[in-house]
Amino acid sequence: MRQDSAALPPPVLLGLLMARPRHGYELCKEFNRTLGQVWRLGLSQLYAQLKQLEDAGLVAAQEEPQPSRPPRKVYHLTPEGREVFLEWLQQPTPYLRQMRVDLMARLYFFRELGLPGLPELIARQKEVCRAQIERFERLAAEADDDFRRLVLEFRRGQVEAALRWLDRCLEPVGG
Amino acid sequence: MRQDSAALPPPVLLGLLMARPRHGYELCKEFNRTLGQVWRLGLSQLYAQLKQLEDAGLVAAQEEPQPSRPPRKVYHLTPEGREVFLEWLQQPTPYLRQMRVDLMARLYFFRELGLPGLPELIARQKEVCRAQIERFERLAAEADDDFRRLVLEFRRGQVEAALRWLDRCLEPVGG
DNA sequence: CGTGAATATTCAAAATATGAATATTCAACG
DNA sequence: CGTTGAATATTCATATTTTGAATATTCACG
Repeated sequence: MRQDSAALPPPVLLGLLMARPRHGYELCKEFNRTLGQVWRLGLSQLYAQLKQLEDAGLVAAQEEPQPSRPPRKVYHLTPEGREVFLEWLQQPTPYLRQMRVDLMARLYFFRELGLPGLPELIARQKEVCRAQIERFERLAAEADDDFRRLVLEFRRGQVEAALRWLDRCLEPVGG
Repeated sequence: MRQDSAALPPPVLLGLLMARPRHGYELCKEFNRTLGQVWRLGLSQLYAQLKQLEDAGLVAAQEEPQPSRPPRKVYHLTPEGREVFLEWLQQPTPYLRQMRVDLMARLYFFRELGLPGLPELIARQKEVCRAQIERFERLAAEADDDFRRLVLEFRRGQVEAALRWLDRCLEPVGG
């Protein structure tokens, strides 16, 4: 029975490598300390992701031999990895179900890495939300069946809540 | 790259078999027509689920030979299957991320099968939501870090929206 | 008579997730 | 001291899920 956690994470490992090169175990600790509240990633899963990223040429590893320990691989971003990450960071998430994970992760990196462009992303994300709300309303008006309307109303409510949250999250960080 | 759909569905196939026995393809059509808007289930995935349910003894199949076609398997609920389904139906969902799918499905079956007990389920679900909100507020008060607070506020907003929706969804169905 | 859609199911393969296995160091406990 | 358990670090085999292709028949359309 598979855990009901959010699907595979976005280029988050790339983001964690933006600050500096790290090896797998270190990434895991850092991840759990910060983004771990948003979703779970097992240690061996993390290594698997890392391998995929390496195959895709987005990260590269340097073996670091250690006296009397198995050598560890220190991963760093390739230029392409950096590009992919920065590109991902700017994109609003098109679906509600990804917001919990994707949007949170983006927000985290904007703050953590002190990158510019957060207000623009939020503005774009709000636009996406408004479009979704309109769409749900239109579909609800056309809907011939009660259940469909209920589903659409549920979703609209969720997106509206996200929109309100987006409005607040540009306010001064200290509260 | 895996599709970002909601995790594996709850005992929904059991629910579809409550009305009457059906074979796989028929279930798929019925599913897509109704609950298909809530999440996606591929045809071969559905057959896989069916197989699991059969192994678990919750459904049983009867081969129905057809002239000049491959025989089809008509599935029906076993008494245990029926029990499991009815038990599942009464339970509120403990996590926000399951609401989109689980709660919607339950609601659908309550209406579709004309079963009693919906107001009780909704009351219990609201209780769960209120408890979650309190928890988020408590954690946010304790939180030492901004990002954590933002995440918790996002979640609280989502649960509050769900709560408001639950309030409305007992109103007369016709609107 | 060929083409594509609908009916119906199975199977192999790819992608993901889980958990165990391996190996070393260090601190604490009695 | 010896050993037990936690922390460091990574790999691998297996289980589970998902996808897509393969198979086979009928029917409607032009």
